Parts: sequence; structure tokens; C-alpha cells
Amino acid sequence: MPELPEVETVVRDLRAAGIEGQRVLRARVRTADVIGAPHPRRFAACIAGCTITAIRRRGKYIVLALSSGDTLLVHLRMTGRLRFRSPGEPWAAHEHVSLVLHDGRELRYQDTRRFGRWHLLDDAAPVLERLGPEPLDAHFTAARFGALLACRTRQIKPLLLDQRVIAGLGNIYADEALWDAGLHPERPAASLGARDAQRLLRSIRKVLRRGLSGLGTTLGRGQTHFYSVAGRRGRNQGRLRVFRRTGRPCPRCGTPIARLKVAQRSTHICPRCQRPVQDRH
DNA sequence: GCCCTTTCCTGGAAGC
DNA sequence: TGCTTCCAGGAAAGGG
Repeated sequence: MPELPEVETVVRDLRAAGIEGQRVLRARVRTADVIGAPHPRRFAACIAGCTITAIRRRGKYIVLALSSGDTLLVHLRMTGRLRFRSPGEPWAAHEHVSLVLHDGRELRYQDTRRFGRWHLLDDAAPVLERLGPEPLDAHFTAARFGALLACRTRQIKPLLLDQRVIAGLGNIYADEALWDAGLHPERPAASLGARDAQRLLRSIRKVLRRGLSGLGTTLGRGQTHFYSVAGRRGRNQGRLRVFRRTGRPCPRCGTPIARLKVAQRSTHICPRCQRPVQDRH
């Protein structure tokens, strides 16, 4: 499940593999519905001959700037993966798009569940501007975060998963951050005080940086789990404190981790460290 | 505008 | 063992 640390790992891998400066000789689209815009034929026609001038991440989007002025947005959603293949290598299972590069490699997109989308846009700003602030951006202060929470009646966890509020968090890092901050996921956002907001932002940054340094989280094996461009598993799964650790002791107090549903999403908490309402007992 | 529910999709786990 | 059922997840659409 690629979230901010996993997408950033993919972007860094692609940059290290020399994607910037590569000219796309042609695009091959095997599964039309993976191309969100424009029509797959037009997509292939527009991208052919373009040079990839820069790659970056915004939220969970991979953002590729092209010499034509267009922007290619790739969202991996649940099971999307990018990898390099040798020229003309047959399609593997669940491979949907291929960019044939001028140095001979093919950048292939594989996505078992086909939730991911590619968008080729002349102006990506309307999509990217819908996203909330980057949690690791130094300009995003605790005061700004507190202000975002103060006017929301929603529960804090679904709010953290809302990309319009804050960009890049998914189920894993939201659970980890709430545990780290000692906050119950069902707390109404507006019930958090300034100090809670400050602590939560600090925890969000801590778990994201830990995920980044571990090159992402890979919870299982097989086609539905995260692998970087180099086909490498992440190492952060061994550092998770609550996510998918139901019944195992809380690293802080030893209480068994509980699993509950919050806004339809499986959620992992320590029932002792994360109380629904603040009490001092 | 905000919030909640539903939908998309398929491998793999769980249940019988 | 083999079959069926259900769950996992991010984001967008639709409804209140």
C-alpha cells in the first residue's frame, strides 16, 4: 500500500536509475482503463518523443514533467508498481502500461487490482492544488495543523486519511502516528487542543521519516504488496508499533493491541494509551 | 462546504 | 483438498 514513504522511495529509485533526461520513444497501453486521461490513443501519441525533464512526489502522486510542457501523474493506489524491463520483454501478468525509453529500457507499470491511474495533463495544478499540505514541509507548522483540525467535527483518523486535509498519509502511517501521539482515532478533530495538534504533527513526521529511512513498508509477499522499482522489499514493517499487530503487546504499556473499524477502515490501537476521551486515570 | 456511504478490483485468507 | 465467501485498501462520486 504505497503511502508517502513508499511513493517517495519509488521516486528516488527512478531518479537514481536515470529517468530524468530519458526520451520516451513510445508508450504501449495494454489496459485502457488504467489511463485516466486523455484517451489511451491520444495519451500514447502525446507522450511519444517527449523527454522526462524532472520527477518529484506530491502527496501520493508521482509527478513527471515532460519537455512538451505536459505533466504525467502516476498514482499507484493499492497495488501499482513500476519496474524496468529489457526491450521487447513479453508482458508479465497485470502489466498495463510501458514506456519505451531511448536508452533501450522499458518502464513497465504493473497493478494487480487496477486501482491505480495515469493522467497526462497540460496543467496538473488543479489536481495537485486539491491536495492538502505536505506533512514534512517545514512551512507546515503545528499552528496551521491545529487550525485545520479546529473547524472539523469529523473523527481524527478519517480526517488524516483525507488527502485534501493533509497529503500522503494512508492507513498504516495514520494508525502509527495516532498511537505515537496517544490519541484515539475516533476523537473529534476539533476536540484536540493546540498541544495535541503539536504532538500529533510531531508523531506524523516521526513515523513518516522512519518509513522513509526503512525504504517503505512491505507487509507480506506477492503481488499485492509494496516493492520498490529495484524489486526490493521495504524494511519498515519490523518497526511498526500497532498496525496489523492485533493481540500483541503495546510497546509502551504491554496492553494487547486492539483492532476496530473507524469510518469503514480497519484501525489498530492500544486501548490503554489511546483513550476515547481524555482522562487522567 | 462538510460528512458519510458506496463503488471500483482481485489475491489471499478464512470458513465450511 | 476444494469450494465459496469475505476482506483489504485510496480516492472519487453521490446523497444527506
